[in-house]
Amino acid sequence: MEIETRAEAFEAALRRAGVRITRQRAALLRVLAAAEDHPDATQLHQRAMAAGAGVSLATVYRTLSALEAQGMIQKLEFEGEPARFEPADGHHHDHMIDVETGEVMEFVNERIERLQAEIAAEMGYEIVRHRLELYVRRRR
Amino acid sequence: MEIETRAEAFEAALRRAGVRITRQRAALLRVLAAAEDHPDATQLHQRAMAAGAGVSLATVYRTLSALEAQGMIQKLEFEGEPARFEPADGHHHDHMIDVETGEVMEFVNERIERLQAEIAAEMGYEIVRHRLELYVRRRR
DNA sequence: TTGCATGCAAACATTTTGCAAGTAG
DNA sequence: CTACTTGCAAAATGTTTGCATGCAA
Repeated sequence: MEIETRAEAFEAALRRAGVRITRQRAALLRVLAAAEDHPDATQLHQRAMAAGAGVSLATVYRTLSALEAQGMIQKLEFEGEPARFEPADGHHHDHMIDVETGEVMEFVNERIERLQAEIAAEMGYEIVRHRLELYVRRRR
Repeated sequence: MEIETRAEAFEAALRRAGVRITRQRAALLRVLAAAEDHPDATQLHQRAMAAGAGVSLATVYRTLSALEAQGMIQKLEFEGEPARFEPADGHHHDHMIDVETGEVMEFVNERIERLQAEIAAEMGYEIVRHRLELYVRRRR
C-alpha cells in the first residue's frame, strides 16, 4: 500500500463511479488537487493549459459539473464573482472573504451549525444544505 | 402628521438623497413597497407593467441598483436563480429557502450573529456584511 | 467496437451599457 | 434650461448545449 496523491484518489473515486478518465479529466484532477486557493473555471482552464494539457473551457465546465455531482468538489458562489471550486475534503466548513484583498479563508464552528439546525427545526424544517459567508475586513 | 405609505417613505428618502423621482421610479417604488414576496427584476418589471406603468427592464435594473446603493432595498442572490430584491425594513435578517416549494422565509437569531462576530474577531477581522441561507425541507 | 467525451461555436440567461431623445426640478 | 433619466438595442458575462468527431474501455 502506497502513498496516494490527492489527484490519484480523485481518479480512483471517479473510476469507481464509472466515469471515464480521459486525458482532459486527468489533467483537471491534477490541477484541482494541487489548488491551494479557490479557483474559478477560467483559472482552472488556464492552469491546465499552462500544464500542457489541451482542454476546452466547455470541458472544464462539464468536468466540474460531473465532479460536483459526485460530491468530489464543492462549488462556491461568492457575491459578484464567477463560481469558484474547491476539492471536497470531507469535513464541512464555511468561508470568510476579506473584502479588501479577496482572500478566502475557511472556518468551522460547531455551535453555529447546531444553531442553524435548531432554527430550522423550530420552524418545522430540516436543513438540506446551507451557505454561510462572512465578508470581512482586517482590524486595525 | 399623516400615515405615510411605504412607497411614500421610499420617495421621501430618495428625494432627500437628491435622486429624481421619475414616473418610472415612482411606479417601481410602489411595486416594491407592495411586495410581500421576494421578486426578481423580471417580476418587478411585469408588475409595474401590469400596473399600467411603462418601464423598460433596463430602467428596472438601474433603479434597483440606485435603491440598493441608498440602502433602501436588499439584493438576495440565492443558488441557481436570478437575484431577488426585498425592501430593507431596517432590521437585519437571514433567509431560509424551502427547496421543495421555493418559499422564502426570514429569521433572526442573535446568537448566530454574535458567534459570527466572534469568529471573525478571533481571526483578526471585523464583519462588513454576511450571508446566511438555509436550504431546507419540511419535516414529516 | 461502441457509447461516452470532446471541441467548437452558437445559444443562453442575466445584467450592464452607449447613445440619442425625453423630462424633472 | 440643463443635467439626470430613459428606452432601445447591443454588449458583456458566465455558463450551457447541439452536433460532428474522437477516444477510453
